Amino acid sequence: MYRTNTCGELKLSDTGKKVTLCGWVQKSRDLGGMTFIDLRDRYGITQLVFNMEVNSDLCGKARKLGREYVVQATGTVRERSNKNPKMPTGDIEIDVYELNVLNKSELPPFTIEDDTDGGEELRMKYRYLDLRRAPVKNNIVLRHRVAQEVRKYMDSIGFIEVETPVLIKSTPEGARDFVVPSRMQPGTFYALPQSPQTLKQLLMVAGFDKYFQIVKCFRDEDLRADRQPEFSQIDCELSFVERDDILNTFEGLAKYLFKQIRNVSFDEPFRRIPYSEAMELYGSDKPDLRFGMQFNDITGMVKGKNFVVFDSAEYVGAICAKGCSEYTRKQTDELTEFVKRPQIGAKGLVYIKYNTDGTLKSSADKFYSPEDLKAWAVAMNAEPGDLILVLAGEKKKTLQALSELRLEMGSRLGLRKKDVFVPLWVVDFPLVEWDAEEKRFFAMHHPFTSPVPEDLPLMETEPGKVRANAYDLVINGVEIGGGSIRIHDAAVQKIMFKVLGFTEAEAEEQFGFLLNAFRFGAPPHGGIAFGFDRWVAMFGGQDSIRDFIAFPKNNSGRDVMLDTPAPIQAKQLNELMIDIRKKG
RNA sequence: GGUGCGGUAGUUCAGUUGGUUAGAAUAUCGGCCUGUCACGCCGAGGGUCGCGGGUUCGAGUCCCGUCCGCACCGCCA
Repeated sequence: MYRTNTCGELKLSDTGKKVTLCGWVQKSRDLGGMTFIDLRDRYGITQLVFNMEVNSDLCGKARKLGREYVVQATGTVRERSNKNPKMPTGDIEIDVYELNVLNKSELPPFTIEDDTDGGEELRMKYRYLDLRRAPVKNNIVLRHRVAQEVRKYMDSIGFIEVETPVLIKSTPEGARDFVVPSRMQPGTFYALPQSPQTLKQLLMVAGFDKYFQIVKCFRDEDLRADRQPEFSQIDCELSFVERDDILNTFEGLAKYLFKQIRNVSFDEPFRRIPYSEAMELYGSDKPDLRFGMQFNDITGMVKGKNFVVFDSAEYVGAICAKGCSEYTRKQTDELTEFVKRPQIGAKGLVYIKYNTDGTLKSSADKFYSPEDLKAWAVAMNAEPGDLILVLAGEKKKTLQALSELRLEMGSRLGLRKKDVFVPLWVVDFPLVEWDAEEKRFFAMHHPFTSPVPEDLPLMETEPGKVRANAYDLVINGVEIGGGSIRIHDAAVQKIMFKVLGFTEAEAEEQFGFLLNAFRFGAPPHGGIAFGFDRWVAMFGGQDSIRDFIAFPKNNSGRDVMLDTPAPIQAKQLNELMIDIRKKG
């Protein structure tokens, strides 16, 4: 037997016990006459003590241990004379009488401590060392816990987990596919699923009326802090349900997880707001509702005073930053620079200081009288002491820029607290979006999303105005999940394909397997999928999902530890009948 | 595809207007130290300044190219 206990469990009540521990040498402190070793494993850290007077050979051996050596130590649990209240095992130590080096270690390239000195790139290259650190290790443990709670809850309400294949078929809609060449049919390819969307719909046709799966999905698109090429979803589908059945079911899951993982309760049902309202009031389909600061459309009030910027604008919108009227020139300049960054792209920023003495001062005083400004302020319920920020321009872009400004002000004012969670459902998304470049409609969600029933007649006349029976779960400005009621009616599906510009032959070629299945009694059905990595990262209080994945890819989609993607052998290419073309 | 920031000791970083032998902290190694837990004290070793080219009497520093990393935009049904 290698060990009797872990390095995280021994307490004062264990005093006197003979124990054997295994772990890694975190740190040694050699005081001459005695040496202390911090021994670390998954469960914690326990201090080992060696005394020169008691056993000089053993103590000499302990002195020579290097960082990250793997050792086995046997000794007696003893109460410390100097306790360390900062560590869970700080009341005790092990008086060691036997020490085995199980394996040596080279010097690690960075310190294996909570606050490591290692940069991101180095940590990724030696991820197995990084994972020894408590903060990263705890994230992976948290991920495990969330997965277990999801399975427990879903099972308790009658869902079954079904695995779907990873080698499937490429479809041109949506994200770029990762593809896998076939050896047995040279020149043909599997695709890795962007999501098991069509397969879970086939499971509904098969009669598995409550399905879920924690499943890997793959998208060959550029990465972000919250986006990896392979990621995990909690994928769900139900039969014989309407939208509200699904929203209620998964509100239940969300509340259960928040309670179990963070001990957070939500007394009220989650807010539901239509997409159009989210856009008008927050300029985003995933608004952060931890704070208000809604948009005010003042387009109608500002025209006709010879201020060209406003007169020529399709939309003029304003937000009210509470208590910011004392902002200095430097601060307002910073905000102007912020909105003028290329990523945001506003031309400029107009601000109005509603001073505490009731006077108003704006950066457009040349064109507007104090009465004009007062009228705007009143219209948007501003109060003395507030700062009003105005952006103008083309509507879609201005809403987006104002949304970024709103988030920036929320951050500056400390309104985006990490331990506050405000979930909401965004509903009634547009069914399709016009793509100006390709001059055709694209499904905003996917081609199997059904329209809301009353908009069905609009599909053939004004597809752009049709609302989808789709919904997103948004928490603190993060899209945690989304789904829809699917089309199960062949006639409606046919119209949808027509709107998207698919000929019948194209639809048949790409989705024939699904359309076939729908001829054999498809039940009404719908579902939802949650970004598992994002949700876990949110529970862990971080924005980046990278440290909640054991072995993530870097910004360029590379695994720097495995050093992949990498070339393959000529023999392999030959078997696949693939020739690599020179670049350029 | 684009924008911004970065690449200097094992690591994290500083490096002035282009000017003597490129520094600090930490880690490592050696010595001392019996209650440390960021142990302490003394000492030592450690550099392809990402790579290539250019300007210059002289380049870590300026210019051009290139590679890599991070954040973001596009993209991500």
